[in-house]
Amino acid sequence: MPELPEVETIMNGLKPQIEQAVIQEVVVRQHQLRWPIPLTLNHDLSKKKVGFLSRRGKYLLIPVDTGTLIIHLGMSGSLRIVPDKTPFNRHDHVDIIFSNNTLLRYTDPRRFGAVLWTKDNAYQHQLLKSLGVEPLTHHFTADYLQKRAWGRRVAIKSFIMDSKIVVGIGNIYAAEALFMATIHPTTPAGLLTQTQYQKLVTAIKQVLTLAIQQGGTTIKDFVNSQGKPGYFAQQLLVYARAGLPCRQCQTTLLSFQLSLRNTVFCPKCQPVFNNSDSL
DNA sequence: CAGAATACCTGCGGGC
DNA sequence: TGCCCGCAGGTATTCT
Repeated sequence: MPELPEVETIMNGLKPQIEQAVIQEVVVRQHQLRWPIPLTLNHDLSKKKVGFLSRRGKYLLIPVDTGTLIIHLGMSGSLRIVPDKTPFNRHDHVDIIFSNNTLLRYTDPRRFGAVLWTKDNAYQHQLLKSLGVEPLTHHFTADYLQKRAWGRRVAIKSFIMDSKIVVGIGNIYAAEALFMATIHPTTPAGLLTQTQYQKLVTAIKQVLTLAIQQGGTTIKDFVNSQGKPGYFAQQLLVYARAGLPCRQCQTTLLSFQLSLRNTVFCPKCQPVFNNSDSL
């Protein structure tokens, strides 16, 4: 799915289109996503003016004065502005129609995403309240990661993909950041040195920032709010490159399953960290 | 408690 | 050509 840079890209594209716009009607054709879409959505949102969009992790928040629409794109979701009265296809589950004739369409073939409504502070919502720090803020530091990792044997790749620790990092950017920081993906989180955590934090901030600048990563089907792909895929160092030469040292990149996720790394640039007696 | 497995759903590519 | 299998960018929940 869209990871943090992709959600950020979509949000930035939507801002000028729907902020301050008034919702006329919400049409839901398929309620069964990861959680059911509330039946009251049209009633809750009709005639309401959209405020300032924000993002928390991979959740997009669309506020109106009586509550907030919370959208997650799962693995295959997209959110696009399409011409008014565009015919809908099989996986076009939700249309939000604005009084200025803007049509915002939510599409999600795999239906792993979510469209939820809360009248309360969205940040206190069950799905958001336990989320970890935002990686692009000053709260995300080597010191923070190292403290949270103390005594833990979980693989560092799984650790940085854990949204209770830090949000927004999925399989693509986890692999990229670990390569940039020259850290082997299975290194127990509690064993990384302060220096390694410093390199990792720097790499994560760098790769996410770069990906946002490139409009996100399109491997297969990611498109922004205007239906255009992102360009970061061209700069991927390891993700989707198993069997190809490392861009740094030409060694053949390897892949293996880690917690059921495909994991690519360079065996030379990311050597196994061998100090398992310390835990 | 930590860590691993499982569940949700559809589309696609590869192998036969 | 068509069928079956495995895999895909996520994450809450269930299990051991």
